[in-house]
Amino acid sequence: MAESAHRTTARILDILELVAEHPTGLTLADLSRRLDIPKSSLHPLATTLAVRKYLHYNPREERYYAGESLFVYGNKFINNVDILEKIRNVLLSVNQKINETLYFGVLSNLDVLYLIKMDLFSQFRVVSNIGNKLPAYSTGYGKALLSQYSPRQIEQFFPDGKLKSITANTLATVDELNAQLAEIRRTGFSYEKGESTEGIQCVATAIIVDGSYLAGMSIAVPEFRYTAEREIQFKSLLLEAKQQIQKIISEQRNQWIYSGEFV
Amino acid sequence: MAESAHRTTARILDILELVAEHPTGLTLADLSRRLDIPKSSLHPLATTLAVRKYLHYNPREERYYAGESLFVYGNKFINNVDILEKIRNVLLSVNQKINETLYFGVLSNLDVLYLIKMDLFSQFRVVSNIGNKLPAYSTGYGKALLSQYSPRQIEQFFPDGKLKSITANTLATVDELNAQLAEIRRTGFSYEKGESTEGIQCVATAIIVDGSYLAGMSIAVPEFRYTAEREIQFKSLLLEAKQQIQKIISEQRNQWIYSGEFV
DNA sequence: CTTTTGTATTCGTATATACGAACTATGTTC
DNA sequence: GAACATAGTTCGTATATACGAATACAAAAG
Repeated sequence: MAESAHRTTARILDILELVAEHPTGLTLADLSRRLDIPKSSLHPLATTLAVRKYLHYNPREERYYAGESLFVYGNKFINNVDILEKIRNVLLSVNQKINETLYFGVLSNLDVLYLIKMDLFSQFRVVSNIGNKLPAYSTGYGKALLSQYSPRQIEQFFPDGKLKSITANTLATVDELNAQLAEIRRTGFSYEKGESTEGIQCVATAIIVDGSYLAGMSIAVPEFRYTAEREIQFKSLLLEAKQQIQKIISEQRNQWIYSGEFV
Repeated sequence: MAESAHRTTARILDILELVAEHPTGLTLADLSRRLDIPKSSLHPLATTLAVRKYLHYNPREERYYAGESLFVYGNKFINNVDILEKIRNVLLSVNQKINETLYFGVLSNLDVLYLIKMDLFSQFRVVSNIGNKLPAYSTGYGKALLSQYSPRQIEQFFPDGKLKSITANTLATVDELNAQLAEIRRTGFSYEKGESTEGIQCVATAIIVDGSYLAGMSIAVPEFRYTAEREIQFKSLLLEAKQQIQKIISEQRNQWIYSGEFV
């Protein structure tokens, strides 16, 4: 299927993504240079994107900024998936028992994508990381999801055998990763010790329906609050929530739009 | 400037928006019919959008769904605007004093667009309406923002003099709206009594910097918890927050990407 | 088993779009 | 104030793209 992509479509997406990554804005000439597209070609695309509010053009400083539409339609997506609402409720009940941060998300190629975050109720979410991506191998539930693949497949995903480090604790080699994945396959639980965020430990597990690894969830706790006894409680709550979520998804299997597989 | 929009760009955005509105998915033929574009023209666009994860194609049921990318880049947008983070902190301090729902948003043509919602801390956000739009005249801070326009301009915005109703309490005519706007201009405060959501009352105000109406905020309370005494407290907190936010925005005026004006 | 109706996909040519060059406008440098 | 950068904009033609018709394939109906 290795499609020869439609050039204009690819260009439009390139524009949107580039602008989304640059909060300080970009001029038309900036876009032209960075995307290697003639200004005259970019011009009608950019003006149309601005009319539709996917971009915001400030005429005074001659800069394009990310527009509201991407945000508007992106949130429609996440709010419409009503299965996610049910999953939020499951997470909520866990959250109320332990009052620690919960994450729920899926694999997106070799990254994890956070779909739901549920914070401590003592402190409000100020900076959210919903919609963020991180390398799967650096996170608790990412590793749980990677455990569906054989050691050989994992090796193929990382041809040079090395893993880019996020913190000082990130696993460094495919061999270390495969060792952990074997253990995860055996127990069903995955652990993260400050591998994506310094000072945060996680217990995590994958959501598996009919043998397909569809999603993952984790409990994230600051090191100093992470004890052996609490870990036992966390795992028991995770297991319970996992079964509930698996039931929810299997009842509305067709509504689960994520393949959950590496494409 | 009434640009003759770039057809292909408009088509791509039409596809994205249509699919975002249809959680149950659409076939290529559905898209073709609804957008009045030949299937053969749509095909390369849709496959490219799918490769880039803006669409998700389920080959078994031959349907396109909203993909994750819109969500991913939409959230990048909202998280990158660091001025919003500071505003969230101001709202948070208000929220902690009264424990009621707060909204913050901007005008988007004649709608309000919710950028921030802060819930009661006793109950978790399960269904969010961040990213949603509502007619400005039906909401508290929407009316506060509309008050920047003269009665004549308001009349021009609604040429037939009638306002589409959202609930039984929505203002019905431009004359009623203009009467309220005059009062809002005088006092700086705006009220909503179940006009967008049955049973919810709001007090609201506009954020105004150098004479420009940039954004709005509101406190939303269930009717039975809305008393005259609390209203006094709400207005005092709104005023304080308003001044703080105006200060924040005026200090980073160039970072405020919204014109705040009807375009 | 044949027909109908639904889907996606392919292909050659008509057509909309892209692009280089030239241009305008504004601000900066010397 | 002349010279130089910076930006956005316009235009005619070369070229990539769009589209109708035809194809393929699957499922449902007769």
